[in-house]
Amino acid sequence: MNTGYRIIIADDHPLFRNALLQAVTLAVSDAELIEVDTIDALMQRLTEVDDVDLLLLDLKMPGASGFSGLAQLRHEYPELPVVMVSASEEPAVVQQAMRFGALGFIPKSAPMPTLVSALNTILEGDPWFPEGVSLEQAPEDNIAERLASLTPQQFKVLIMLSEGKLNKQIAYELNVSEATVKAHVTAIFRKLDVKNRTQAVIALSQTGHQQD
DNA sequence: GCCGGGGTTGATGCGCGTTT
DNA sequence: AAACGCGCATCAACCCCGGC
Repeated sequence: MNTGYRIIIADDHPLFRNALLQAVTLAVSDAELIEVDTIDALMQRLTEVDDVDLLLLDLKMPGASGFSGLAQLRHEYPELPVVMVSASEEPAVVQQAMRFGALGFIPKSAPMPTLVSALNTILEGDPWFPEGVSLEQAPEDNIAERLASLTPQQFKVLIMLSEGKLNKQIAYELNVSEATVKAHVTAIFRKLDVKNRTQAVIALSQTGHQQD
């Protein structure tokens, strides 16, 4: 049994937040638990508290589609241990979480004992991912594979493309020049094997990363 | 023809792992 | 430890195209 951790649970679904809460309570005694239900609230909390030992982050949250939340977090808080929680168990999704630097990946379908042991493993500092998923994945040559090859920054850009934003707007939001955004966009095209932003957005939408 | 948006290319600097 | 290579992010200069 671990003790004395500060843990943030970020999930927009109250029922599942409770389930996670329960699992954490079983795995950790004397933990300080913080619950948030939006990305904005999460970001706000992160500016208020430090020394967060673990963040349980839902893959699909209001204010972030797909991995944009994780990408943003890794960018702003590289040291923060993040565990993805998701309804999806697709290997490509899990691998993407790995690529984005998640410490673990917990499927929502996992039974409570699994949840607890996963949490314990992660709190010990070891990664925990579902069975049968490894970094040396079987090459599947599908869109999900190609999406998984994007860097976090490129993924953020792609998310914003899917929101219909102009290069100029993306540049402003990422605090970089428009030229940089264009370079990212071109790199995304190359990795996704598409010719323009429209096709890139279509490719993204075909793998369940579409907007809420 | 000018302007604005999209897209391409080459250069630069950085971090990181590998080689020597 | 130094050199090296690699991927990434960043950027400017440039081209293409369509609307006004």
